[in-house]
Amino acid sequence: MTRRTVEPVDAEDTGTTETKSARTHARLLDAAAAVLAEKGFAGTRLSDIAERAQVQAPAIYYYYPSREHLIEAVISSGAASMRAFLERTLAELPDTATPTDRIAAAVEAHLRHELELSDYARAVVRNANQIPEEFRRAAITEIGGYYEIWRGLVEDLRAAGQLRADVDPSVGRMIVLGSLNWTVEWWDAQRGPIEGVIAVAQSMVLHALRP
Amino acid sequence: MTRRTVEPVDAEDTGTTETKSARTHARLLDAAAAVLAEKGFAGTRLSDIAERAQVQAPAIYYYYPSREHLIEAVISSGAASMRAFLERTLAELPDTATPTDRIAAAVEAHLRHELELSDYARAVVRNANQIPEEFRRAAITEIGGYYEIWRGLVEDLRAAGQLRADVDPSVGRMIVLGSLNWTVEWWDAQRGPIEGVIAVAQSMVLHALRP
Amino acid sequence: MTRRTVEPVDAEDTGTTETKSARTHARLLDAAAAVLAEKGFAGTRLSDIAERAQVQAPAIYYYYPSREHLIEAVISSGAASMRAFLERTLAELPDTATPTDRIAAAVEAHLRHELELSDYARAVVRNANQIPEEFRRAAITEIGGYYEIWRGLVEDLRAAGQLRADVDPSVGRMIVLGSLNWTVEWWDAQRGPIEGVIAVAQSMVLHALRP
Amino acid sequence: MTRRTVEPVDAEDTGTTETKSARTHARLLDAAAAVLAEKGFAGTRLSDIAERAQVQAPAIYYYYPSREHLIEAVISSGAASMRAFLERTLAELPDTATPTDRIAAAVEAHLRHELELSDYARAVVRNANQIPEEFRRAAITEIGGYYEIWRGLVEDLRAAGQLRADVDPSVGRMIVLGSLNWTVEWWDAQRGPIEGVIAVAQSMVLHALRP
DNA sequence: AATGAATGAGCGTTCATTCAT
DNA sequence: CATGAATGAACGCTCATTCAT
Repeated sequence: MTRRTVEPVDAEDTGTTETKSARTHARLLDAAAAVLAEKGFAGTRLSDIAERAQVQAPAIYYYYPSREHLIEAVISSGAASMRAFLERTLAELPDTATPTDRIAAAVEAHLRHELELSDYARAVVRNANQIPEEFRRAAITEIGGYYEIWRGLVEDLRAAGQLRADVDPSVGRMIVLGSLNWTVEWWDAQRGPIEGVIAVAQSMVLHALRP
Repeated sequence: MTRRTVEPVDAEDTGTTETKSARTHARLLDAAAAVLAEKGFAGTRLSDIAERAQVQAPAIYYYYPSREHLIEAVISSGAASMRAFLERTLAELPDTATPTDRIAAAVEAHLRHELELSDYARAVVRNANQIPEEFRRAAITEIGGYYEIWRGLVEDLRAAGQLRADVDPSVGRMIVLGSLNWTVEWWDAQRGPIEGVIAVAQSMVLHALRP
Repeated sequence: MTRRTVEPVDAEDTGTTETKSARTHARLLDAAAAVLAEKGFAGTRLSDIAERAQVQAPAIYYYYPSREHLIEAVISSGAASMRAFLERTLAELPDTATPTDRIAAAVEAHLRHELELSDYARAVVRNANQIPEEFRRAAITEIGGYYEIWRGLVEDLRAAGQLRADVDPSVGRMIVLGSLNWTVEWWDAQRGPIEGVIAVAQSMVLHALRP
Repeated sequence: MTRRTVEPVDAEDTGTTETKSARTHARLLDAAAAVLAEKGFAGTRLSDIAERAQVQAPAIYYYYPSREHLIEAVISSGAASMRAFLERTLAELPDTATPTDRIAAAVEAHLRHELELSDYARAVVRNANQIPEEFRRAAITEIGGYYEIWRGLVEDLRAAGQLRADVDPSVGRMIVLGSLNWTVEWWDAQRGPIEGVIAVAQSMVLHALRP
């Protein structure tokens, strides 16, 4: 019995060679992410997770020693996934990409991952400060890493003389991230294609930061 | 048994002429707002509220028929309070205030109210989508009204030819509000004076929206 | 809400002035003692206790913070009661009572209390080594005190030259107490009057110890 | 699937010719006896037994249809073992052995078996009355037989005019057995050599019974 | 011969709620 | 006006047991 360590976004390439155990485990983690994203930390019931994963609640204890461990695994996995997705996106940019290009790409990555791809990311974002300290132990490095990347993006912009003087880098970064994070609260597919939101967000973020 | 309809921000000037009942009622609602703002909807326990209000839990039932009604009252009151605060702020602006001035004032009002003044506003903002539909019945008008004011602010900007063409008014408004709402997740007084955040936010919001 | 500190043997003199709470509390503790005496530590279910006390199981939590605390209270109370009963019995003996007289009286006190009077004593005796260390914290002093009294009784016998030379005082004491403790496993009222057992036990104990 | 009928005390000389199944079976029964002796009936978990026997819990069901049957087998086996051990001990005594000699030998056999040799005996003794009636069905004959032997020993003493008149044979027997049984609750090897306890017990028992 | 995977029953506990006082 | 006392529903979790492999 191994814990699922690959981030769920990659889960698509797991073929039919998966064992039954691995499949149940994945269903469980996915279900937990979905419930956590929807109901929030305190509202997340094991019975809801179990129902969604199509097992009985005690089956969870075959894979995780407690509710706490399961939630921690979701947050951990979600945070790692967000960071990996952003890192990969940035890595794929050509060397000629400017700080501005990179921020635009980061905005798109953040929104796509959060809105389109992953309950895990939504679980992380929506429960950011709702979850007790001890549930985040394992995720703190990842979350810190994610914020660090953004810090770097803003710093690069500043170094290139492209950050407006009246924007404190730290506050500016949080305001940008806030506007992106909050999209989970209002955007849904019926509101139109995600590309529309991405384009507006990119434009607004860059105008907000640059001279 | 009367519901408390005056918004809690004003509650401070309630003198000593209030009855004991009214005072307990106020303590209860304030306590509920504080707990709701901190713990979130599902994490809010009547016992926590009661403790904070210095009564026994069943006393709540003298003022509200259920947990649901109490929470609804907080959200309602919080939403009304946010709207009233914003309306008053805008009303106090001179007639010569431009759409830009008005948006800057609205940003400041939003942040001050949410960060500095009111657990009620924080309760509304943080639990925005976490609370089941039926808990918001009474608040929906107020919340709708609040959003409507912002819609007007953005529309005025657009009418004045000051809204950039690539900013969809509706999406733009939500992105701005998201960046403001999210401040409750990261700002705290130790991070420096609120005026710093307000200034940066105003600048970023206006640059994001205007040509 | 006060914990019941008087030992249950004395409970008989509580008149009708008792509050309802005190009566429920007493029923609960009595029920816990009875179940513990009968089913043993691991076999003691809160639901059994509740049923016997004629309340619903969660009512227990109005009086005790956990199963552990309730059981601890029974053991504590039981141990204190045994000790008090023995001390009182010995104190009531005339000053002219010999060490032999005192041991005979102690044997009777032990048996009467354990067999006739108190589920609490039976709960203590039968669960002596079955209960985890931490459940006995509060009772350890009392239990230690009880054993200490017996140590004194045997020592007095020895000092009076009435302890046979081949009886190690410590082992001898445990063998005597074992024979008394074990009566809870086999004696019941249908086997005849308790006085019969007491007489035989006294005779055997004294012949076992004395020259 | 065969039940293990040989008493466990003899189990040590089972050679390597035993099948793997028989060895697992033996480990299981031994583990059950150990856990039962230590934790008591209600505290005995199949998972503890399995761990001690180094198998997974469901493996137990290959050998026993239920927890009940396993425990019953331990008790049965333990009772049979006690009886056999006592019978053998008595049979090995010379024909010239007096009733007194035989009781002394029985005391030693009881203590050695219980304290030194067998978790099975300790499981029987400590759970004597803790185990529901139906778990003892199979053991009742053996236990009855064991008590019967002791009845005979006391009766022989009486017939030889060596039982004090004020000792009821039945009560006397239970008091003696109680003092011996209870040793499992307090004696441990660190308290000194078992021979010390045996000597004191023999002396006390005989002085308690004889004129 | 034994395990991995999962379940159903039940336990200790929490919590919103009731009701007599 | 508020509490003390108690309850019913539900939750997290444990455990004996099942069953395909």
